[in-house]
Parts: sequence; structure tokens; C-alpha cells
Amino acid sequence: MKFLEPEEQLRIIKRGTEEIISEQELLSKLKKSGETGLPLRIKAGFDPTAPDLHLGHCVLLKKLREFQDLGHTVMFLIGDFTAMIGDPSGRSETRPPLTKAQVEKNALTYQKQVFRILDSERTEVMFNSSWLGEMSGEDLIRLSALETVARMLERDDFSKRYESGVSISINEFMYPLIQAYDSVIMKSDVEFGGTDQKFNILMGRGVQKHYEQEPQVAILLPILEGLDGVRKMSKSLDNYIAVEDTAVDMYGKIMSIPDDLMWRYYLLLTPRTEGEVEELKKGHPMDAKRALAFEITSWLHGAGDAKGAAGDFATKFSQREFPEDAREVVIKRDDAKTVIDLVVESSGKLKSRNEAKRLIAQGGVLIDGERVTDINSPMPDKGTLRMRIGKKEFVVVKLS
RNA sequence: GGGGAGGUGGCUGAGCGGUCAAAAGCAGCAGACUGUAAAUCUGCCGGUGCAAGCCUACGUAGGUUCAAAUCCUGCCCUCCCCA
Repeated sequence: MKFLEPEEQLRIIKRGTEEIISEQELLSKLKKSGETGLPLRIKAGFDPTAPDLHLGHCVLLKKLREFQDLGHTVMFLIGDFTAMIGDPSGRSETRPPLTKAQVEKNALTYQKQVFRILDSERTEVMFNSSWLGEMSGEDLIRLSALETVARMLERDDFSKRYESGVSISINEFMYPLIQAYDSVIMKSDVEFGGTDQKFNILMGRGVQKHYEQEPQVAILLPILEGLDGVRKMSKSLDNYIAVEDTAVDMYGKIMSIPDDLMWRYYLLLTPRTEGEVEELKKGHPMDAKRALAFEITSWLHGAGDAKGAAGDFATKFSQREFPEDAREVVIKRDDAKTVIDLVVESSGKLKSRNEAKRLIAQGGVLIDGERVTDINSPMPDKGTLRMRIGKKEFVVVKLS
């Protein structure tokens, strides 16, 4: 195996990282791998709690892919055992543990999604239940003796919870230790994670030393903010862009992020250099955002789909025209006496009749380009209606 | 084991026994404007109903009362102090 110069590799790796502990160690590991011809073993752990990968995960996956392209091996660890505990990182409360069946199902969905980004040739998929499941009670106690409560409480989220009186379960204290032990078994050279993983990853170093291994380098990546631009992207906050979102949705969602946030997306999710980004900043923000949306969408869906999505967005929102490929719905005339029935029957998004009422009253519904604000308006006497329901839903309704 | 505090709508967080479907903020939705599903401003924001109204909601089960998120009791859960 031939590698690039260690310094060059380091430069590539460093881009967009929050912190590397330590850069010196990483450089020496890279040098050693260059001399021996052995790829580095890169560990990244994932909780199979959310089967929906989103762009937040992609920050990490993209970095892993860069490592792979440099010739190193990624160990994609599915924390099927630890998921039953629930990672307390960044949490303000205890998470409910998952059942075994749920975990297994989620893990499969996970794998299906990551190889959109990772190179499967250079990836080893691992499950920590394969070694943790075999640990005896005695092993576990021994492991737990390696750290103290005071040390655990140094961790920010634990101490905050402790001080503000939110519960911490004992098993949550075990989490960092177990994650650290994974690094020992996996003989990890580098462990990746978000900044919220700092404590856990550093603990891996300590435990590896205890087992007389060279400690892993910690590479911490920033947490990506979600659609609201403030809170971290996560499924539970529903501010996420999923890897499996359609190209159209993905493009649209990226267009909806606040302007200020897009530079961060450029840095963390695209290969654009700082110079290129500076150039974009000089131009119109909307052009820069379009380019961003296109770039990310084609990364995950291919250029063809991305082009389609861009066109779709332009007609729907920039020109406010009715898209040609709108969803079609067939409704029986008897089922819809008035406009509100029509809206309720044809929309796939509205949760209640009240919501439809509000939407109509507030002018959010257009039928054949005409705004309808009276929920009791009679049905137009036509066979086909082109409806816009809210900002994002376009439906062609055929009456039978 | 003893003493104390608390559990409110997706979240944070107010709440005198009636005027509470419950303040405020966040999130969400719509309109205006625009450069976009940016920003800003305005309105909406439990269900059902054209509406009046009705129904369901303030950890859970009961009770007091004409009336309870607000008072009492049991239970569940969380936290603090002492041992």
C-alpha cells in the first residue's frame, strides 16, 4: 500500500475538524503506517437508534471516506450492545433503552445507508455485542473499577444533570467505559466522533493505555446545525435532512437553511476549498445556496437527480408555477361537497380537519391558481383541479 | 430509614377553586414582502362542528365541591437534605 506523504494526509484530514488530540500523535501514526505499509484502523461508532441517517452523520462519514481514499481502513462499529444502554452524551435526560429486536432492525437500515458514502472495500462493519455480549459480570466489574465517579462527574452533561437534579442511571456511567473498551478490542488507531463524544473518546485513550496499547488519536468534528440554524441536526428535533430524502426534498430543505449557516455546510459537507468559498461569498447568497444544494444533492443522489430537483425548485418556488410531475389523486365527487372536503381528501400532510380549515382561511390554498378562502365554497364544476395546499404540496385532483 | 421539593400542551415554563383549551418563549403553519422553503413583519397554532356548542386534556386512581390544573387521600416517577 502506498500512501501520500504524512504531512499531506494530515492537511486533508484536518480540514473542517474541531479538534485533534493530538496532531503530533496522528502525524507519527501516519508516518509509521507509511513505513510499514499498514493502513491505520479508524474507528467510528454509531448507535443504531435512528435508522434515518442525516447530513449531521454525513459530516463524519465524509471524513471517514477521506481517510479511506487515503488508503486507511474504517471500522464501522454498530453499537448494538451499547444501544441497549443509550448514550447519555449531550442528553439532558435518560434515554429509554432499545430492545434487541429494534436494534437489529435498525442496524440493517444503517448499513444500507452508509455505503452511499463509504467505500465498502475499505470498511469493516462490526457489532460490539460480539465481544461485549460475552463479558462476564466479573469482567464488567473489573472494567468499572478503572474509573471513578468523580471523574465521570467531570463530564459536562453529567455534572449539569447532577447539579440540576436530573436523574443519572448507573448504566449511563458505564457507557463511556464500555465505549473505551471497544477501542481496546478493535485496536483502534484513531477514533472519530462529534465534539459531544470528546469525553468518551478520551476515555478510550486511558483504557487503551491500561491495556498497554498505544492510545488512539481523537478526531472531533463539529456538530452540524439543523434546518433551524440553531440546534443540532437531529431526528428527534425534526430539523434534519435525511440521506434518504428524495432529491427534491433534499434540495428544497437545503434551500431553506438560514443564509449564515450555508458556509458551515460548505465547510463540513463539500470538498470546496476556503478560497472557493470566499469567492462564493462575494456573489449573491441565493446563487451560493443553489450551488450548495446542488452539490450536496448530487453527492447523495447523483448529478441527474440533482439537476431535476433544481429545476423543480425553480418552477415551484422561484417562478411559483405548478410542477408538471405533481402527485395525482382521484376523488369521488360524492366524497367532497365543499372545498374543505376537497382539501382534506387530497392532502397527505394535514393532520386534522381543523388544520385544513385554518390553512384555507389564511389563504394557503389555491385551486387552479385561484385563492380560495371560504371553507364552504362549493366545488368547482370541473373534472381536473390543480391544487396548491400550503407552500409545499401540489396535487392534481381528478374528480370522478 | 427521616425530612423537604416537584411532575402542566412537541419542548421550556406561568398558573388566585370558577372569567383556563390553560400566560410567555421556542419549534411548527399561513400571509405579506423578498433573493429561496433566507431575513423581517402580521396572523394562526387540542379535536369535532358553518357556527353557538360539545368532547378530550394539566403523572395516575379515587374523593371533597354547584364547580378543580388549582383542595384532600392512595399509587407511580424524579430530585434535594439528613442518616
